[in-house]
Amino acid sequence: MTDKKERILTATEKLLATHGFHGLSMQMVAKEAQVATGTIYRYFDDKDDLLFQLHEYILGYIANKISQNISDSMSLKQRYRTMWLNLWQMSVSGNAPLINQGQFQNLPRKNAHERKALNKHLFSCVNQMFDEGKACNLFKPLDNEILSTLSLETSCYLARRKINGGLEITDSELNAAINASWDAIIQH
Amino acid sequence: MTDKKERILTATEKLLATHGFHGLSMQMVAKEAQVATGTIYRYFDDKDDLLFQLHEYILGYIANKISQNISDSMSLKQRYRTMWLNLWQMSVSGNAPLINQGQFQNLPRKNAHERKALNKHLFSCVNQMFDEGKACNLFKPLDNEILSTLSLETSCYLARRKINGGLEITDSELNAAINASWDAIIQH
Amino acid sequence: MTDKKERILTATEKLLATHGFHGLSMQMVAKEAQVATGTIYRYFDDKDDLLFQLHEYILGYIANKISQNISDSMSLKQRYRTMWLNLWQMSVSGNAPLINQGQFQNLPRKNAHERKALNKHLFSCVNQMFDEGKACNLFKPLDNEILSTLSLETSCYLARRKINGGLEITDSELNAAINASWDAIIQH
Amino acid sequence: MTDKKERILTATEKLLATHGFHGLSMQMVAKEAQVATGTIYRYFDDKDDLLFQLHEYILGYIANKISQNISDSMSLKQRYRTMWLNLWQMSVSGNAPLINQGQFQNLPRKNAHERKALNKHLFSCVNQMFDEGKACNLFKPLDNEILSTLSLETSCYLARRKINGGLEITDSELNAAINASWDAIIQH
DNA sequence: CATGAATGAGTTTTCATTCAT
DNA sequence: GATGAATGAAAACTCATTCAT
Repeated sequence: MTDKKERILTATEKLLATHGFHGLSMQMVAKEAQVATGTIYRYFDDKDDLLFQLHEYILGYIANKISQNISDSMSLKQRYRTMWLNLWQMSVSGNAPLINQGQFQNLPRKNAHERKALNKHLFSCVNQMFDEGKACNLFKPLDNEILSTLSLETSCYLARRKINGGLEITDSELNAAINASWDAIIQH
Repeated sequence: MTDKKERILTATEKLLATHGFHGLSMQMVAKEAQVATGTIYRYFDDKDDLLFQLHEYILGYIANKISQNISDSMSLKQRYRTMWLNLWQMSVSGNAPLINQGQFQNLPRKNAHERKALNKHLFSCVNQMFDEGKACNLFKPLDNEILSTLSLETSCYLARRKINGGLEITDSELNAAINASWDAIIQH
Repeated sequence: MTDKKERILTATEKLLATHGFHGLSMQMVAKEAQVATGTIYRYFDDKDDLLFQLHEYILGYIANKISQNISDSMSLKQRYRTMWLNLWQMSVSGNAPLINQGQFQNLPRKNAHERKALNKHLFSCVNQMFDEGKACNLFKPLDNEILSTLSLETSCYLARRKINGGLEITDSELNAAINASWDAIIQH
Repeated sequence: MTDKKERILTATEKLLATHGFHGLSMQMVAKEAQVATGTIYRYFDDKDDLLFQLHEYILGYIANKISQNISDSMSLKQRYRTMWLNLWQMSVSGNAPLINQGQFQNLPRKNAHERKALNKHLFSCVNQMFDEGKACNLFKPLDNEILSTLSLETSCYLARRKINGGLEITDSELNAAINASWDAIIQH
């Protein structure tokens, strides 16, 4: 990806996180990215396309982050814990500001079918974990999306609360939260 | 609250749900609310103020909805289940379209302290449930905000997935999801 | 004149002085005058009429002020000096804010002919002074308007400079200024 | 200064002269200047800024006009007369319509200090004349601002009366007025 | 390729005036 | 007479997009 294109995407994400959709102008993006306004239109058809491509860009970033330090030799619980913390770190550190903002889902997207296929591909390590867990009767026999929402994603939601200023959380509470979310999906 | 003010808030909410933030103009609001554009400015300082007050208005609506059909005589599990479904119904039916959308992140906000106080007051029935559950050692000894994020709120997150088009969910799956989220917060 | 009408005129003058034409709204006038907006329209046809009547109101006020402590028995120089200081006091004290603002001449007016007749009537003591001075060859044989502009009115212009912040002036300088302006109209 | 910026300033001045502050809209300015409305906002923050910058622009114009055909070799009286008539011509011809109108009173201003410095620089030829006159005891020993108000500026005030419709003045009367204003500042 | 000034349709906001109470 | 909520036309201002350089 060109340097400029990447700068534009990064700038857009940053501005979206700080100013929200309401209040994102192409001139602001250009200024933040240190390019001319016209330059944006070399890489993106229009504003919608910029937002659309940003969505994919972020998705790729998250997929990459979530699977860091994961290997098949790790136990399911270890893998779960690592992914949960990967998400948490990313959310809390502000590296992917849009996830914790819940603004992410407002980006324009492909249709449901395409998205599912994309997710399956990008988040294969996550799906693999859920599939293995269900195969050995450790996990409840539910759709991966449901399992993910009930467990892994609580990581992002907690991070959002922390960042938005309401929640203070200690390391031991964080640990407890990971285990609690694990309890949601395992069989008892 | 004046008739007109309420009509403006309702109109705004409706338009926000159908068109999103991007396509919300004061003219549209005025037309939908059947008032003159200038009238909006009698009740709200500007567009931001309108959105901010809408936020509070909706919060009140949600608080009211969540506690419907709840009584102290019900068991904790029954209360939990009812609240979970109250949230789910509201989210899925589109009656409180904004709750799912994280659209309010960038509105001017009260500070964390004020917000916490407000939440405590509005969602007292929720807090009471968590407090009782912890008192009798049924629930894990965690902060109510954490417990809520891990359990009740999954209702909204699942609803969002459903609405956004990705997720189809049967009644029995829904039941399983409720129980799974309950598992997250009870002691095992 | 009704109490309310007077309050409206006074409020208008004050607001005009502080905010200028640009930035004078009927609602502001109503608020400042502590009447309802609609009330203004009981006493004035429309905004232009309000401004027009204000002009006459102020003119009357000035005419009254300028002739205070003037009697025919005083010498011309004494009368001149007194009028000059009457104008100066009024301008500097902020009692007739519009004169020093130079905004006065922007108020809508009757046509030149009517105005001349009005001025002749209102400022008869001024005209009398100039006429007497010319009759005894003390003053230069010029039109009263010209004489007034060259002499008496410098009082207002100096006051304006003082109020606008640029000019500091001592009592003896003030005296010198009065005498200098007198020099402009007497024969040498 | 850019071509467009100058065109906007000129258009604004013209419209202000013909329609007054009351009837000056940004659309009109754009149309008169033959630019798009948005273009104005490239060069000026908002309407107030446009007016403020116009003020400075006109001040420069006046300073330039006032010193036309002035040379150090001319006698003080000649210089005075020339400047007086320069001002008169400019005021009467409507080339600097705003000078007479006191319309700038309510614009956001520099503070008194800055303004004084600016004036000293712009109107150096005026100040030089007054300084020389005082040095050789021809003029009264008063502050230049006072001298100017009592003498030179009567040119503008008379012009204003003429333009506003009240005053007709012949060439010989004009001459007499110049000499009369000169009398105000010289020692007798 | 990159620029950024220019565009003008579309937005937010104001405000003179009316009118039911 | 007095009120002030309501109006809506007209104003100020924004911003996605284009295009000459």
